[in-house]
Amino acid sequence: MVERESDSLSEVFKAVSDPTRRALLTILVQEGPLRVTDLASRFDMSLNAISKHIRVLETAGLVSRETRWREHLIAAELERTRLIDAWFRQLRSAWELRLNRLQEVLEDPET
Amino acid sequence: MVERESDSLSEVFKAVSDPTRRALLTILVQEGPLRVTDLASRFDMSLNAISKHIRVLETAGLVSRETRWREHLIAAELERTRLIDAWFRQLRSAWELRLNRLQEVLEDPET
DNA sequence: TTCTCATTCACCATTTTGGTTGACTGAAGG
DNA sequence: CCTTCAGTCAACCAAAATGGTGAATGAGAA
Repeated sequence: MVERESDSLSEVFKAVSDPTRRALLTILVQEGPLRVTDLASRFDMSLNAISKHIRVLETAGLVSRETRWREHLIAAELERTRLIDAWFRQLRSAWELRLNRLQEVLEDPET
Repeated sequence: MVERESDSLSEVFKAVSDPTRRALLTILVQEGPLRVTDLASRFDMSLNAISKHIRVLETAGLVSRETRWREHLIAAELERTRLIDAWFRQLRSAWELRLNRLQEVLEDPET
C-alpha cells in the first residue's frame, strides 16, 4: 500500500465527514465548551466512542482541549475550517478562469 | 453497529477527503472534461483504481459523466460544493451569535 | 481508607477503504 | 474473421476506521 501522507486538508475533511463529529461540532459551537461526558450524553453511543471522535476532531485541529484534572473541557476551534473554504474558493476560481478563457475564444475566434 | 445513513453532506466530505480525488477534481477544473484514461495517465495508479475514485466523486455529485460509447467524458460539477461552505458558514454564524450573546452579558450584567 | 468520578488505554470484532488483477463487453479497423 | 480499445465488473487483499467492553488512573469526598 502507498504511505498515507498526513496532509492536514485531508485530515480536516475526514474529520467532518462523519455525522457524529459534525453534530459534536455543532453542539460545541452553540453551547460553548463542554466536558466529554456532557457531549457523550447527547448521543446513543458509548462514552468511549465519543471520546475517540473528539480525539479525531482534536488532531484535525477542529476542537481544543483544556484539561482540568479529571474534566476535559472541549471547545470548537473554527479557524481551521478556513482551510477548507480556501480550497474550494481556489477550485472555483480556477473553474471560472477556464470558462472565461473559453468564452473569449468563442467571442474572438480570429485571434 | 449503527446503520450508516447516506446523507449527502457526508458523502461530499468523504469524497474530497482523499488526496487523489482532490487531485482529480483539480485537473478537471483546470483542463475541462477528460476521459477516464486521460485522467488515469496522470497518476501512478491503475486505471481501475481511478475509475473507482471517479465513481465516488460521481455519486457524491462532484463530477458528471457523458458516455459516448466507449469513451466516458468526466467533468467537474462544482455546484455541490456550495453545500459544504453553506454548512461551514452556518457553523461560524452560530459561533459568532454565541460570542455576541456572551459579550452582551459581560457588558450588561444587570439585565 | 475506601468509594466515586471523568477520562483514557488496551484490546477485540466488524466494516469501510484503497488498491490490485483478470475477465468481460461490443463497436471499429485491419 | 481477429484484434484493439475504453471502460466497467467481480473477486480479492491489507490496512485503517468504527464502535464496543473492561481495566487503569488518580484526585477528592466520605
